[in-house]
Amino acid sequence: MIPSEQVDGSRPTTLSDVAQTAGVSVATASKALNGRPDVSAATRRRVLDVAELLSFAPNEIARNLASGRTGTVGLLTSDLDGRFVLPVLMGAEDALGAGQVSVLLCDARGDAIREQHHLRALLSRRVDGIIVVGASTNARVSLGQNLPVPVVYVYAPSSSDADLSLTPDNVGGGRLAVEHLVTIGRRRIAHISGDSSYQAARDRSTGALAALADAGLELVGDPLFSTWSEHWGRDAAGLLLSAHPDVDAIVCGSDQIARGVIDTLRDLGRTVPDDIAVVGFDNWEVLATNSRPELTSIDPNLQALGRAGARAIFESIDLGSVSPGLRKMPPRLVIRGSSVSRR
Amino acid sequence: MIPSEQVDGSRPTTLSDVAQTAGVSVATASKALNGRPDVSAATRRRVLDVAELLSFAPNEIARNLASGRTGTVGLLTSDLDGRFVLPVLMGAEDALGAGQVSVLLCDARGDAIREQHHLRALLSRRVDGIIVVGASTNARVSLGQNLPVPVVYVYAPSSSDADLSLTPDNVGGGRLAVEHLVTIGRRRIAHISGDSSYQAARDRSTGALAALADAGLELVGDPLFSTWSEHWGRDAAGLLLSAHPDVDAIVCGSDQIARGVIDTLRDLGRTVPDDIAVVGFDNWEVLATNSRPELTSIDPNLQALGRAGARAIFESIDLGSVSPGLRKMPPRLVIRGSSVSRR
DNA sequence: CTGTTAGCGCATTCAC
DNA sequence: GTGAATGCGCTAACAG
Repeated sequence: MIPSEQVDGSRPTTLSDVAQTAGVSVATASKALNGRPDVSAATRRRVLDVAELLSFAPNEIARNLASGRTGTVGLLTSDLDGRFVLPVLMGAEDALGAGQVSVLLCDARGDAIREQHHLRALLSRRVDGIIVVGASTNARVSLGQNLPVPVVYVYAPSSSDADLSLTPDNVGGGRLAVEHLVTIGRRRIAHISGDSSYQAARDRSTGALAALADAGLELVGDPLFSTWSEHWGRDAAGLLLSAHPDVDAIVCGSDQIARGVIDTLRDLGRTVPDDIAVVGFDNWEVLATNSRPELTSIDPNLQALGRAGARAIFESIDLGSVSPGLRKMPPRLVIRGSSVSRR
Repeated sequence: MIPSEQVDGSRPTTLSDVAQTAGVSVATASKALNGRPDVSAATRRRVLDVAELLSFAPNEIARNLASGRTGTVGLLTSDLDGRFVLPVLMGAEDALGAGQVSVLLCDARGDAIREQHHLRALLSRRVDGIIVVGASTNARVSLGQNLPVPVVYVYAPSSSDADLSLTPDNVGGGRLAVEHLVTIGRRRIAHISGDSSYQAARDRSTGALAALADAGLELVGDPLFSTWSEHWGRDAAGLLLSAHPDVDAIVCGSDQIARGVIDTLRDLGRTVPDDIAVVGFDNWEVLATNSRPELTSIDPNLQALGRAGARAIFESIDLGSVSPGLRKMPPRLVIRGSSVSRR
């Protein structure tokens, strides 16, 4: 329900309104409402009742001015339309919103100038902390170590290891994919990925190769790198199959690529997963669950990443600081029909 | 660059710091910095220089307390993961962020309790306005008309016409799709859409039928409604083609459905667009540009919707109020290879 | 336990 | 032109 104070269009009830009609001082009213111990049960009850009656809502602005903390954190993202920042953002909003803190959202649109602008705005608003969410897992420049509030970098790590960064473990993800395929008996495994200028592409590839080596296997052909698109997946699968018709599994650098790959495999009359198993990356639900068959994929756990980021901010506020460094968060394997046949 | 005040870890410079080192009173400093007329050019220069030197950043919190306006608007969304709210949100953030106002983001996760919680928080933070962004174009319950700040509903309209709502014109979108197909010479047009419990599905269908009637045509078969998925698109296309093998165009209720449809058409050996033209809805880039052929689609212009919403808030603040009602924003047609063959 | 006294940082009267 | 005084709504010492 909407507080009735607003119904009559008059100015919002203030603490002193409450105090006055409860017959106490503002100080006492404040203590009562904030659950401070040094108030008699009777007066507390009375103040609470009056506050309820007047549907008093404390002015956070004033409260902040007095207390020094604003109960807001800035969320500085560089690419709001990215499908990756979103889950992160949700996780953060989740962990923060559960408490009393609100989120100030800023989208720099990948523009450094705009980012500085937003940074200043956040600082002026005296946020208690800042979460920087990048659009790719490539490292980004630091906001600097001398900010008056804690900063944590999520998804895209800071290029400075004096900062705290949380990013998905892409190497581990690559391993996971191959280990799964080896487990289900595949031995002739190929790799099709996206733009090799992305750290993510290189890391996933590194992980996959490492896992292959551990299993005493070698990659079938060279890894194929190009763009993060279905088109490339389709083309690459064609290239791969004509060069190495005997592959029995393909690790893809993204779900988009995987969908393209599956598309071509069907066109070529190869069945997935019986003939060739396919593993995607990102676990992007819309893509993964709508393909035929549905996509086994590596889920980078972005929401957990966001939550961890928010928690790191809290820690940093409480403890005064937090140990910096790059923390890689473990991904998880989501098995669907493209690697294990289902009936 | 980061203000140097923060570099030395001390407390942020305040207005009185500036005043003091400039040798004036805080009042004068305030006037000088805010461009008020009653300050001599000389002192203004001096104050500005000092402020620059000390990299003074006014404490917005304090400024707000004194001025009454906070320069923040609340963005209350019910489904952050929705691919629809996002562009809206970007548009809003765009229009707002360009000025001096910041965005407080709240995600209610579709939970009414949580929404009330967030609403209170926003009100406590004394936001200047609230933009409510729903996850579908179905109407949603109003927050009430007696809030102390202007509210505008974007994407999902309010069920109360005492509120201002901005939503895409789905009827017009449906018309647009059919008109395009008629223009390129199609006459046997069918319609496959999503969940008919969605207003969007019904509206798009209504628009399509109206445009057909205007062209003196009838729909081939009944509209097929089910889920908003590729799976359904595939199945529906199969059903449709076996019942009406002679269709020459299919209007789809979403891009996902369109992709499924195209998939099946290829399986059945029908070519798109020469044999059968396909139009999607939403213009969801990742889906539309990665299909074979790329999808012609109706773009609901969500970002423009978000911008309009933000502007409405401004108006409402400036003018004291704004005329309520449901405003439908025109979509636009994006032509790609699924309706017009390209070489 | 309660009320009085001070600010938080700034904008805004008013005198000077 | 400038500065001293006042208050925004609240919290945080203190003193009773």
